[in-house]
Amino acid sequence: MREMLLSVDDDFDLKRIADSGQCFRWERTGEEEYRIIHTDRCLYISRCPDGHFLLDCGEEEFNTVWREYFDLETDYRSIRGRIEKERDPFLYAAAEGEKGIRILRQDPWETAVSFIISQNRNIPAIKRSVAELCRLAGTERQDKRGKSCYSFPDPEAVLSMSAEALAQCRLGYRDKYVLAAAEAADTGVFDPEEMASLSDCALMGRLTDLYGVGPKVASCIALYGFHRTDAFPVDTWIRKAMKNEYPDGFPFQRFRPYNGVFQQYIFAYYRNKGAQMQY
DNA sequence: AGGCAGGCTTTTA
DNA sequence: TAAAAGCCTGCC
Repeated sequence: MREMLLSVDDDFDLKRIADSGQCFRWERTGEEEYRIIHTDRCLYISRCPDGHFLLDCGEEEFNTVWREYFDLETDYRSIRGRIEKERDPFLYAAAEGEKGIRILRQDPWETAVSFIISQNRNIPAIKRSVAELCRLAGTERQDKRGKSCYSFPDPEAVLSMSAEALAQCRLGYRDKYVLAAAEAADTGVFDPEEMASLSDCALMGRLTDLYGVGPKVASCIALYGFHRTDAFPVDTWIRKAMKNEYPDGFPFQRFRPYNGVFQQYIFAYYRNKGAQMQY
Protein backbone atom coordinates (compact mmCIF):
# COMPACT_ATOMS: atom_id res chain seq x y z
CA MET A 1 0.00 0.00 0.00
CA ARG A 2 1.29 3.43 -0.95
CA GLU A 3 1.80 5.84 1.88
CA MET A 4 3.56 9.09 2.41
CA LEU A 5 4.43 11.46 5.19
CA LEU A 6 3.68 15.13 4.81
CA SER A 7 4.86 18.05 6.84
CA VAL A 8 2.93 21.27 6.54
CA ASP A 9 4.53 24.49 7.65
CA ASP A 10 1.25 26.36 7.87
CA ASP A 11 -2.21 26.19 9.44
CA PHE A 12 -3.69 22.75 8.80
CA ASP A 13 -6.10 21.24 11.31
CA LEU A 14 -8.09 18.27 10.04
CA LYS A 15 -10.75 18.41 12.73
CA ARG A 16 -11.39 22.11 12.27
CA ILE A 17 -11.68 21.70 8.52
CA ALA A 18 -13.98 18.70 8.92
CA ASP A 19 -16.22 20.67 11.29
CA SER A 20 -16.10 23.92 9.35
CA GLY A 21 -19.27 23.31 7.37
CA GLN A 22 -17.62 23.65 3.96
CA CYS A 23 -17.43 19.92 3.23
CA PHE A 24 -20.02 17.28 3.94
CA ARG A 25 -18.17 14.13 2.93
CA TRP A 26 -15.30 14.00 5.35
CA GLU A 27 -15.76 11.03 7.63
CA ARG A 28 -13.95 10.71 10.93
CA THR A 29 -12.41 7.24 10.98
CA GLY A 30 -10.12 7.54 14.00
CA GLU A 31 -8.84 9.74 16.77
CA GLU A 32 -6.90 11.96 14.36
CA GLU A 33 -7.92 10.32 11.08
CA TYR A 34 -10.39 11.16 8.31
CA ARG A 35 -11.57 9.55 5.09
CA ILE A 36 -11.99 12.16 2.40
CA ILE A 37 -13.81 11.69 -0.92
CA HIS A 38 -12.94 14.14 -3.66
CA THR A 39 -14.11 13.61 -7.26
CA ASP A 40 -13.14 10.02 -8.04
CA ARG A 41 -10.52 9.80 -5.29
CA CYS A 42 -10.64 8.62 -1.74
CA LEU A 43 -7.94 9.45 0.80
CA TYR A 44 -7.25 8.41 4.37
CA ILE A 45 -5.28 11.07 6.16
CA SER A 46 -4.20 11.16 9.77
CA ARG A 47 -2.15 13.38 11.99
CA CYS A 48 0.79 11.73 13.71
CA PRO A 49 1.73 12.65 17.28
CA ASP A 50 4.88 14.36 15.98
CA GLY A 51 2.79 16.70 13.83
CA HIS A 52 3.36 15.04 10.48
CA PHE A 53 0.46 13.84 8.37
CA LEU A 54 0.18 10.31 7.04
CA LEU A 55 -1.57 9.96 3.68
CA ASP A 56 -2.38 6.69 1.94
CA CYS A 57 -1.36 7.86 -1.49
CA GLY A 58 1.88 8.23 -3.42
CA GLU A 59 3.82 11.41 -4.07
CA GLU A 60 2.47 11.70 -7.58
CA GLU A 61 -1.20 11.52 -6.57
CA PHE A 62 -0.49 13.95 -3.77
CA ASN A 63 1.14 16.44 -6.10
CA THR A 64 -1.50 16.21 -8.83
CA VAL A 65 -4.62 15.97 -6.66
CA TRP A 66 -4.37 16.58 -2.95
CA ARG A 67 -1.90 19.45 -2.82
CA GLU A 68 -4.39 21.52 -4.76
CA TYR A 69 -7.46 20.19 -2.92
CA PHE A 70 -6.04 21.24 0.46
CA ASP A 71 -4.93 24.55 -1.05
CA LEU A 72 -1.43 24.00 0.29
CA GLU A 73 0.09 26.69 -1.92
CA THR A 74 -1.74 29.38 0.02
CA ASP A 75 -0.20 30.80 3.17
CA TYR A 76 -3.00 31.00 5.71
CA ARG A 77 -0.71 32.14 8.48
CA SER A 78 0.06 35.29 6.55
CA ILE A 79 -3.62 35.81 5.78
CA ARG A 80 -4.32 35.65 9.52
CA GLY A 81 -1.43 38.01 9.99
CA ARG A 82 -3.45 40.78 8.39
CA ILE A 83 -5.54 41.05 11.51
CA GLU A 84 -4.47 43.77 13.86
CA LYS A 85 -5.04 42.49 17.36
CA GLU A 86 -5.69 45.87 18.96
CA ARG A 87 -7.83 47.13 16.14
CA ASP A 88 -10.08 44.07 15.90
CA PRO A 89 -9.77 41.90 19.01
CA PHE A 90 -12.87 39.90 18.10
CA LEU A 91 -11.56 38.81 14.70
CA TYR A 92 -8.18 38.09 16.22
CA ALA A 93 -9.79 35.82 18.81
CA ALA A 94 -11.90 34.09 16.14
CA ALA A 95 -8.93 33.41 13.86
CA GLU A 96 -6.75 32.36 16.77
CA GLY A 97 -9.47 30.03 18.05
CA GLU A 98 -10.19 28.50 14.66
CA LYS A 99 -6.63 28.51 13.35
CA GLY A 100 -6.10 25.54 11.04
CA ILE A 101 -9.10 26.00 8.79
CA ARG A 102 -8.31 26.19 5.08
CA ILE A 103 -10.60 26.78 2.13
CA LEU A 104 -10.66 23.49 0.24
CA ARG A 105 -10.75 23.51 -3.55
CA GLN A 106 -13.80 21.34 -4.06
CA ASP A 107 -15.60 20.22 -7.18
CA PRO A 108 -17.99 22.95 -8.42
CA TRP A 109 -20.86 20.63 -9.28
CA GLU A 110 -20.75 18.74 -6.00
CA THR A 111 -20.42 22.01 -4.11
CA ALA A 112 -23.40 23.52 -5.91
CA VAL A 113 -25.69 20.61 -5.12
CA SER A 114 -24.46 20.29 -1.55
CA PHE A 115 -25.15 23.93 -0.74
CA ILE A 116 -28.52 23.93 -2.49
CA ILE A 117 -29.35 21.05 -0.16
CA SER A 118 -27.94 22.95 2.82
CA GLN A 119 -30.48 25.75 2.90
CA ASN A 120 -32.50 26.05 6.08
CA ARG A 121 -30.96 22.92 7.59
CA ASN A 122 -28.26 22.04 10.07
CA ILE A 123 -25.05 20.25 9.22
CA PRO A 124 -25.92 16.68 10.38
CA ALA A 125 -29.06 16.78 8.25
CA ILE A 126 -27.12 18.05 5.22
CA LYS A 127 -24.57 15.26 5.57
CA ARG A 128 -27.31 12.64 5.70
CA SER A 129 -28.95 13.92 2.52
CA VAL A 130 -25.67 14.14 0.62
CA ALA A 131 -24.63 10.66 1.73
CA GLU A 132 -27.97 9.22 0.67
CA LEU A 133 -27.83 10.98 -2.69
CA CYS A 134 -24.39 9.49 -3.32
CA ARG A 135 -25.43 6.05 -2.14
CA LEU A 136 -28.50 5.98 -4.37
CA ALA A 137 -27.18 7.72 -7.50
CA GLY A 138 -23.39 7.62 -7.25
CA THR A 139 -21.06 4.88 -8.37
CA GLU A 140 -19.91 2.42 -5.74
CA ARG A 141 -16.27 1.47 -5.43
CA GLN A 142 -14.09 -0.06 -2.77
CA ASP A 143 -11.69 2.25 -1.01
CA LYS A 144 -8.17 1.12 -0.16
CA ARG A 145 -9.44 -0.57 2.99
CA GLY A 146 -12.20 -2.47 1.22
CA LYS A 147 -14.94 -0.16 2.48
CA SER A 148 -17.68 1.12 0.16
CA CYS A 149 -17.09 4.52 -1.32
CA TYR A 150 -19.63 6.33 -3.49
CA SER A 151 -18.81 8.93 -6.07
CA PHE A 152 -20.88 12.09 -6.13
CA PRO A 153 -23.51 11.50 -8.83
CA ASP A 154 -23.06 13.40 -12.07
CA PRO A 155 -25.97 15.51 -13.39
CA GLU A 156 -27.22 12.72 -15.62
CA ALA A 157 -27.34 10.27 -12.73
CA VAL A 158 -29.36 12.75 -10.66
CA LEU A 159 -31.81 13.30 -13.51
CA SER A 160 -32.37 9.58 -13.90
CA MET A 161 -33.25 9.01 -10.23
CA SER A 162 -36.71 7.64 -9.52
CA ALA A 163 -39.09 9.74 -7.47
CA GLU A 164 -38.80 7.19 -4.65
CA ALA A 165 -35.02 7.35 -4.61
CA LEU A 166 -35.06 11.12 -4.61
CA ALA A 167 -37.60 11.14 -1.79
CA GLN A 168 -35.29 8.90 0.22
CA CYS A 169 -32.71 11.69 0.21
CA ARG A 170 -35.10 13.79 2.32
CA LEU A 171 -34.46 16.93 0.33
CA GLY A 172 -37.95 18.24 1.01
CA TYR A 173 -38.86 21.26 -1.10
CA ARG A 174 -35.23 21.48 -2.29
CA ASP A 175 -35.60 18.44 -4.56
CA LYS A 176 -36.84 20.60 -7.43
CA TYR A 177 -33.85 22.92 -7.01
CA VAL A 178 -31.45 19.99 -7.26
CA LEU A 179 -33.20 18.70 -10.37
CA ALA A 180 -33.06 22.16 -11.94
CA ALA A 181 -29.32 22.37 -11.23
CA ALA A 182 -28.82 18.94 -12.79
CA GLU A 183 -30.78 20.09 -15.82
CA ALA A 184 -28.65 23.23 -16.05
CA ALA A 185 -25.43 21.22 -15.83
CA ASP A 186 -26.67 18.65 -18.29
CA THR A 187 -27.60 21.27 -20.87
CA GLY A 188 -24.44 23.32 -20.41
CA VAL A 189 -26.02 26.29 -18.63
CA PHE A 190 -24.01 25.40 -15.56
CA ASP A 191 -20.55 24.96 -17.06
CA PRO A 192 -17.81 25.01 -14.40
CA GLU A 193 -14.93 25.44 -16.83
CA GLU A 194 -16.54 28.38 -18.52
CA MET A 195 -17.68 29.92 -15.23
CA ALA A 196 -14.18 29.67 -13.80
CA SER A 197 -13.10 32.42 -16.19
CA LEU A 198 -15.76 34.90 -15.03
CA SER A 199 -15.20 37.77 -12.64
CA ASP A 200 -16.44 37.27 -9.06
CA CYS A 201 -19.42 39.47 -9.75
CA ALA A 202 -20.37 37.81 -13.04
CA LEU A 203 -19.98 34.40 -11.41
CA MET A 204 -22.35 35.38 -8.59
CA GLY A 205 -24.85 36.52 -11.19
CA ARG A 206 -24.69 33.21 -13.02
CA LEU A 207 -25.02 31.24 -9.82
CA THR A 208 -28.02 33.18 -8.53
CA ASP A 209 -29.69 32.60 -11.90
CA LEU A 210 -30.02 28.96 -10.88
CA TYR A 211 -33.42 28.07 -9.47
CA GLY A 212 -33.27 27.90 -5.69
CA VAL A 213 -29.91 29.64 -5.44
CA GLY A 214 -29.93 32.96 -3.62
CA PRO A 215 -27.04 35.14 -2.47
CA LYS A 216 -26.06 32.94 0.46
CA VAL A 217 -25.84 29.65 -1.43
CA ALA A 218 -24.21 31.37 -4.42
CA SER A 219 -21.52 32.78 -2.13
CA CYS A 220 -20.83 29.31 -0.74
CA ILE A 221 -20.52 27.82 -4.22
CA ALA A 222 -18.21 30.67 -5.28
CA LEU A 223 -16.04 30.30 -2.17
CA TYR A 224 -15.78 26.52 -1.89
CA GLY A 225 -16.44 25.37 -5.45
CA PHE A 226 -14.65 28.12 -7.39
CA HIS A 227 -12.20 29.18 -4.70
CA ARG A 228 -13.24 32.82 -4.80
CA THR A 229 -11.69 33.67 -1.47
CA ASP A 230 -13.38 37.05 -1.31
CA ALA A 231 -16.91 35.59 -1.37
CA PHE A 232 -18.63 36.19 1.95
CA PRO A 233 -21.63 33.92 2.66
CA VAL A 234 -24.03 35.45 5.18
CA ASP A 235 -26.03 32.84 7.04
CA THR A 236 -27.81 33.05 10.37
CA TRP A 237 -24.56 32.77 12.37
CA ILE A 238 -22.74 35.41 10.38
CA ARG A 239 -25.78 37.64 10.60
CA LYS A 240 -25.68 37.41 14.41
CA ALA A 241 -21.93 37.98 14.44
CA MET A 242 -22.19 41.03 12.18
CA LYS A 243 -24.95 42.48 14.33
CA ASN A 244 -23.09 41.93 17.60
CA GLU A 245 -19.47 42.55 16.60
CA TYR A 246 -19.67 44.90 13.61
CA PRO A 247 -22.66 47.19 14.11
CA ASP A 248 -20.95 49.71 11.80
CA GLY A 249 -20.20 47.12 9.13
CA PHE A 250 -17.43 44.62 8.45
CA PRO A 251 -14.23 46.18 7.01
CA PHE A 252 -14.30 44.34 3.68
CA GLN A 253 -11.86 46.78 2.09
CA ARG A 254 -9.14 45.91 4.55
CA PHE A 255 -9.26 42.16 4.00
CA ARG A 256 -9.70 41.90 0.25
CA PRO A 257 -9.33 39.43 -1.42
CA TYR A 258 -9.59 37.10 1.57
CA ASN A 259 -12.87 38.11 3.17
CA GLY A 260 -14.16 34.57 2.71
CA VAL A 261 -11.35 33.18 4.85
CA PHE A 262 -12.23 35.55 7.68
CA GLN A 263 -15.90 34.70 7.24
CA GLN A 264 -14.93 31.09 7.84
CA TYR A 265 -13.16 31.88 11.12
CA ILE A 266 -16.11 33.95 12.31
CA PHE A 267 -18.64 31.32 11.32
CA ALA A 268 -16.82 28.51 13.12
CA TYR A 269 -16.03 30.64 16.16
CA TYR A 270 -19.60 31.79 16.60
CA ARG A 271 -21.10 28.39 16.01
CA ASN A 272 -18.79 26.77 18.56
CA LYS A 273 -19.33 29.59 21.00
CA GLY A 274 -23.07 29.26 20.54
CA ALA A 275 -22.94 25.65 21.60
CA GLN A 276 -21.62 26.75 24.98
CA MET A 277 -23.23 30.11 25.53
CA GLN A 278 -26.62 30.05 23.82
CA TYR A 279 -26.91 32.96 21.48
C1' DA B 1 -38.66 49.27 -8.54
C1' DG B 2 -37.65 47.09 -4.25
C1' DG B 3 -39.00 45.47 0.40
C1' DC B 4 -41.52 42.28 3.17
C1' DA B 5 -44.58 38.43 5.00
C1' DG B 6 -45.63 33.77 4.58
C1' DG B 7 -44.72 29.20 3.15
C1' DC B 8 -41.90 25.39 2.49
C1' DT B 9 -39.85 19.74 4.07
C1' DT B 10 -37.39 17.62 7.46
C1' DT B 11 -34.24 17.10 11.23
C1' DT B 12 -31.98 18.42 15.36
C1' DA B 13 -31.44 19.96 20.10
C1' DT C 1 -41.12 23.89 20.18
C1' DA C 2 -37.68 26.73 17.90
C1' DA C 3 -34.14 26.87 14.92
C1' DA C 4 -31.40 25.20 11.23
C1' DA C 5 -24.79 27.68 6.48
C1' DG C 6 -32.52 30.27 2.69
C1' DC C 7 -35.22 31.02 -1.27
C1' DC C 8 -39.58 31.60 -3.89
C1' DT C 9 -43.92 33.69 -4.56
C1' DG C 10 -47.21 37.13 -4.11
C1' DC C 11 -48.44 41.54 -2.40
C1' DC C 12 -47.73 46.32 -1.58
